[in-house]
Amino acid sequence: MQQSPVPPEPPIYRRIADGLRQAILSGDLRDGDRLPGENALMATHGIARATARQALSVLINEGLAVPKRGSGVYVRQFRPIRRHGSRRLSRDGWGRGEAIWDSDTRGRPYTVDEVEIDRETAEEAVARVLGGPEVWVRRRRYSVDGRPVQISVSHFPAGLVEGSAITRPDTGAGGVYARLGELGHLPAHFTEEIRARMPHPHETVLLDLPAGTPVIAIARVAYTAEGTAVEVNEMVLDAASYVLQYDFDA
Amino acid sequence: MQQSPVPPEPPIYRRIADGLRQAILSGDLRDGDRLPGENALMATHGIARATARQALSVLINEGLAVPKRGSGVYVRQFRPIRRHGSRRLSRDGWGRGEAIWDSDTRGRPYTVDEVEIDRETAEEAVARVLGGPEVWVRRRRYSVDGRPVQISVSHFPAGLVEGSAITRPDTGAGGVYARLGELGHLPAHFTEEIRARMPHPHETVLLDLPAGTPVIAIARVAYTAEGTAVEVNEMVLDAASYVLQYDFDA
DNA sequence: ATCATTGATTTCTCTAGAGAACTGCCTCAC
DNA sequence: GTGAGGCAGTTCTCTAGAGAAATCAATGAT
Repeated sequence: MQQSPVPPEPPIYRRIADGLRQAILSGDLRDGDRLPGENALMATHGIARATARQALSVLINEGLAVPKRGSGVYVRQFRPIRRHGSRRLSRDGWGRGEAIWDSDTRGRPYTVDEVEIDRETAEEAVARVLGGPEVWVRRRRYSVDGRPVQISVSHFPAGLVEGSAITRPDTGAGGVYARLGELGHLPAHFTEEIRARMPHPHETVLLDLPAGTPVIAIARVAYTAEGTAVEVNEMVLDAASYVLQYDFDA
Repeated sequence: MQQSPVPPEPPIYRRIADGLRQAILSGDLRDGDRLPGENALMATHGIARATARQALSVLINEGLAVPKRGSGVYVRQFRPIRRHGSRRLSRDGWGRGEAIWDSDTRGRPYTVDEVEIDRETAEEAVARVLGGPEVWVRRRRYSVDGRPVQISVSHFPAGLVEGSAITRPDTGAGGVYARLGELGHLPAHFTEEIRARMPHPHETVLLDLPAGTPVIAIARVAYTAEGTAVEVNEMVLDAASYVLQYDFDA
């Protein structure tokens, strides 16, 4: 027999988490504020340490809070960078238009570290697109305000770029696209595939990600006007640091 | 005095999680396979239940595994849908081109439930873009293979669509865009802003998301050829179910 | 055949306690 | 002043145990 549909109370740790989330979303607790720690929750709610931790871990895994060992748990800050897809690469569009989401539009300066260039055998999917497994690979990491925000792994068909500046750390003015143009392979079309997922452990290290932060993975393929694929660029972005924008016509 | 830089061993729970992750990524454990549960880990590693749970929770929060209460913990399945941005809405592009990431290209049929239409006062950001707070709102949920994959909340300027089929559940052939065209406001330009983040609790319920699944949030604004914003559509997608694709020219 | 019940298995929630590791602050010696 | 050292507070890791709640398969009654 069905009992009356009693809404079953959520467990303690969840009720506590809900309360704290409310405080964050309503603005009672703001960016960088410290929230009550394990000891405080144990005392005020009369619960065991493990239960208090469980409540906090909910918020941490939701990306709303960041723990600092030996110090406390703090409200996560969110101040994303805007990355333009089609507009950035296109010959300026029709568009201005107001944005829905907040972001730092003033171009913040970014630095590149960890440049690494190698000749490698590409994995299957990349080899298929580029028409062969022999590639030059450029690995880079971008940081803004001293914080890493993006990893980029760029593949070029080895036969196409052999000997050019693309195989050297300094690509010269205009970057790799200018060099590709000089080689007669100027990119004309782009395809970007976008996914979001939780980071792999090695990405967590490279991007210095706190728990509860997803990453955005972008696979960009550059084609010449003739339709030859000349670059496959796999990027991994700290999702908390980015808003992507694409503009296009009907 | 600095000791020799001993690489400090990771804690037990992390070593166990690393081992299981390895088994998943290497393919020893495949889609839908059951992984060793709490009791198995306790026995084989001689650890307490809480520690075993902690190891499993790492994989769950990484989105690699899904717990089924009363049954076990299973390897997460990933069979995404491909959503085309610019190509889908544009008058067919130049492009074919191989994809980097796997996905179900054959268009799987989707169903729409939970249609809800209301006249409301929009929040600040939406009102700013649409030029006023009075809007008609269409809320929908899309499912594929019986599983919810997307929530969509679409806003139209009230004055523009008042009395049209857009304010009724059935919009007729061609959908809302055809109706907007008849009203003399055919969308010509689109802007999509994309973010990824962990879901809010209410999204977790609506999309039936297991822990460790981020969502992709898309804010799309449709403009007429004259540059008037006629629709703001805020979508929330199960990140495990989608690969987004954008094609554009240099 | 179909439906209800039972029981084993499994994950989920929580208690109580303890030591390790790290942070930030204060004090004291120089 | 400046640096070293110590100390309190905090998160992190782990143990041991217990009952609740859901799943799944097998059994038994109709």
